[in-house]
Amino acid sequence: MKGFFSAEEMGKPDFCDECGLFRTCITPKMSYTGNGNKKTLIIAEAPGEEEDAKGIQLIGQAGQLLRTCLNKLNLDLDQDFWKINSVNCRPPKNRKPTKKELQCCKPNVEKAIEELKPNFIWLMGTVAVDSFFMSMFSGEPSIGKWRRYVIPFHKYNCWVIPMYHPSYINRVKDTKLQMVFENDLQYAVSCLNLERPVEIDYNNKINKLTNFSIIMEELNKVNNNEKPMFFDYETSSLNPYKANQKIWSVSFATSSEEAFAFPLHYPYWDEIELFAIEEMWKTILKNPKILKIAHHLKFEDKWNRTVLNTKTQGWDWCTMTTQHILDDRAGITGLKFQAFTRWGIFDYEKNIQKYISTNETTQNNLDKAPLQELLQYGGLDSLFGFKLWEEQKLEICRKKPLQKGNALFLEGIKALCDVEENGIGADKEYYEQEHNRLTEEIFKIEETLYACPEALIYKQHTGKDINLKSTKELNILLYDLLALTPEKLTDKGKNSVDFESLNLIQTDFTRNLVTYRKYLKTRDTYLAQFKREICPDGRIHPTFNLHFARTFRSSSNDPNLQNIPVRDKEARISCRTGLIPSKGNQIGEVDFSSLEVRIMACYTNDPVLMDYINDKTTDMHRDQAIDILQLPASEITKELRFHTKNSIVFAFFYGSWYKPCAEGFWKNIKGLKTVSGVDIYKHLKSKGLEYYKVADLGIASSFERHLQKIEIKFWEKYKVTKEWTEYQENFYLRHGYVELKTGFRRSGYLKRNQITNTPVQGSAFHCLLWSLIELNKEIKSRNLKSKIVCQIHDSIVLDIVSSEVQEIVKVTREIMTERIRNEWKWITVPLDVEIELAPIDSPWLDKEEYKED
DNA sequence: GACGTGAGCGCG
DNA sequence: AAAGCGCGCTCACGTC
Repeated sequence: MKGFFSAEEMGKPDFCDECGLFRTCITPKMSYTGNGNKKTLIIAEAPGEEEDAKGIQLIGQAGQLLRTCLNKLNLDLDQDFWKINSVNCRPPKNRKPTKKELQCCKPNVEKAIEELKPNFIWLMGTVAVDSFFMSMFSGEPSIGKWRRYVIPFHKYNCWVIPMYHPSYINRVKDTKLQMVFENDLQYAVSCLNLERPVEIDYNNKINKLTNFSIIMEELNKVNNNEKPMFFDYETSSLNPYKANQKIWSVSFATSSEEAFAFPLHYPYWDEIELFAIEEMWKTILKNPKILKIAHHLKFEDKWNRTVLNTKTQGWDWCTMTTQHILDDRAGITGLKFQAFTRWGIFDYEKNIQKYISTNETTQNNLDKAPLQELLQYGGLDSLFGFKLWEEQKLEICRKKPLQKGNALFLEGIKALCDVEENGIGADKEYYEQEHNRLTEEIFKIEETLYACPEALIYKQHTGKDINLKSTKELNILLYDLLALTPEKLTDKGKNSVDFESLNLIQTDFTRNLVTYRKYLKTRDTYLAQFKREICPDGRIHPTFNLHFARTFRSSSNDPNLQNIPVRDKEARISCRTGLIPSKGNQIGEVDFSSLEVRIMACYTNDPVLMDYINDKTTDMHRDQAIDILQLPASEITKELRFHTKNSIVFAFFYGSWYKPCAEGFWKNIKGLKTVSGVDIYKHLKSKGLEYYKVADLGIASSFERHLQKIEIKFWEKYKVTKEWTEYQENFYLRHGYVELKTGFRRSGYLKRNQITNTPVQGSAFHCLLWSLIELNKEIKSRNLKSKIVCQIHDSIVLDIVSSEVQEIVKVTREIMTERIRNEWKWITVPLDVEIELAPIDSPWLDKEEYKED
């Protein structure tokens, strides 16, 4: 059946003129086709060659895949659906439609929707999503983020279900992706019996309180009723530790029927009124019988501690953290995104957005926003937060294994909130001086670089000085003007100018450029950041997040304390000299030794791996180095072992293979010597092992062939680990997710390495998190004055009172090696820690191995 | 001017 | 067959 519109009627002619695609295709302005028995409209991308030739959507290869999959579900693409494209004329050579073309064709799609009034709209692929939600969301068109949502779309009174485009499945050819696609399709089909969505007006459910006695009355009710309460602040910035911060307004909800909002530090009250309201609100916060819920618990808790000087009691749930546990995808935890995908609510922040500044000023302008709008916005946040909590409780109930993870992370964010409050001491004066010093160094190197012949050549050809920070201009210089051969490509296939590439060139220019980059990185990424983040109390208060990492690890930002240089000596000194203990204290760091390998052993139960871990006289990396380097154990230096471990053993475990490993390892051992001082390349040569690359001839060097044999032996040795990776992949194919022993699941399209890496990386961090929670409790209950100041995936950093060092070390070791194994029986190998300590009043830089007596 | 992306690089 | 995984920050650059 043909659609309603004839070619002439499709869209406004001026839009089509502007787009122009209709001039170059066989079937211009293709109307929708199909019978739509299931009242479902499929919106795809654009006609391909076959579609264009026959005037029917989805009949090419991709369409056939969709047809087959639907047939398996007893559906017929032509009978049960209507089909239309986001762009309805074929773009030449099937290229991706441009934004303009999508815009021009949108009215055609909308017309079809208005005519057909579908119950369901399936959006196939990124382009369809991007086009459909055009101007509703800035950017983020990634389909991975949108798939698996069934969105009530009130404008068209229907449900919108985004999915992968079948052509993507065809192109990638991966059974795992195919599985995800078919599951999604099945899910979408299972929704076909839904009634049309019901739109609810939430705007009239907000009580904006601006009368003093009414506020006091409502707060009194909350305090007396003692029902679970969601609350939310609008504040003057994201960081309450910065100077002069305010909580402009407060909102809360104790049911999904109504929410309340009132001004706090928003300029409105006189002193006496404000005092009374603050005290009443604090009473509620301190009432442990009132369970507290927030979307980003840590945020509200921090503001209570600092601005209201109040420790919140009764924290029960963080809807943002739980959302991450329910669905680990990036960019979905925001309340706005949840409100849209769950209830079709959209754009309720639009009146307030312009007052929330995004730049670096320490305060936003929310105090200049009209009070009624501010309160309306805040109230809606609380209402939606409460609704979200209600739905999440049910979802977590249905997914029992996740309750463990949810509980761990709730305790985790509370403990990390303490860590953030503690902050780490920072020497502002030092960072300013060091920043200036590096600026001078950078200036000198710049002068040297501009005097190099390379820079002059660039100027001759282009008429301007080269921007040494520009990868694009460096690319032109090195591979165009100087005609050097690129050895490495970037992810997107361009010639790389990174360290590795520059290092191969070995001229004065590239050597200086490498140093120049290092200094810039040190100054601009670290020193500048530290300078900016030092608060009036002389400390840096970073954030530690549990709602980002897809493996359920943590992350850190503002500043990120988890990536401060340590391997490069010069950068390490520059950055770490200014991170200091409180007066009279010592910085200590406790690391889990080889944590990920141990956790991997817990997952795989590989006896060979477990033997290595259990028997401290053996060393898996040393044994591997013996084989690879053809050296006796006595000739293997620390460095040689180190590179074997990192470039080969770990790489193999995480899914790499001999070819890239041979290349990487060979580069990394350059210049190293054996214990008796023989150059390692020379030694390997004497064993007939050499590495070279012959472009495109497919000739493997002797070292590469050697490593190929090593790899075969490696997997014979660790065959149980190998079997486990296969089991994991199978489990994922059957269930659509991978499961962690610590109460988490990761779903969506995962590559092979992600399937094996996620449980190991995640659960390893959970060991650290559990230990941190325990240690934090212990410090409090023993009334110790030492503080946890940072956490880096498998280590805890402390600001330790000198007289407490022994006690802290003892209890930390006990927690991390003994108590944790009592708590988690799945840890079937011993855990071990390494402890480092810096002298009194010395920076983190000076940490040294700590020997217990 | 705001925003997103790519390249590069720091850590576990 | 296959080119470890996970993050955050900065700059350049293109787009609207």
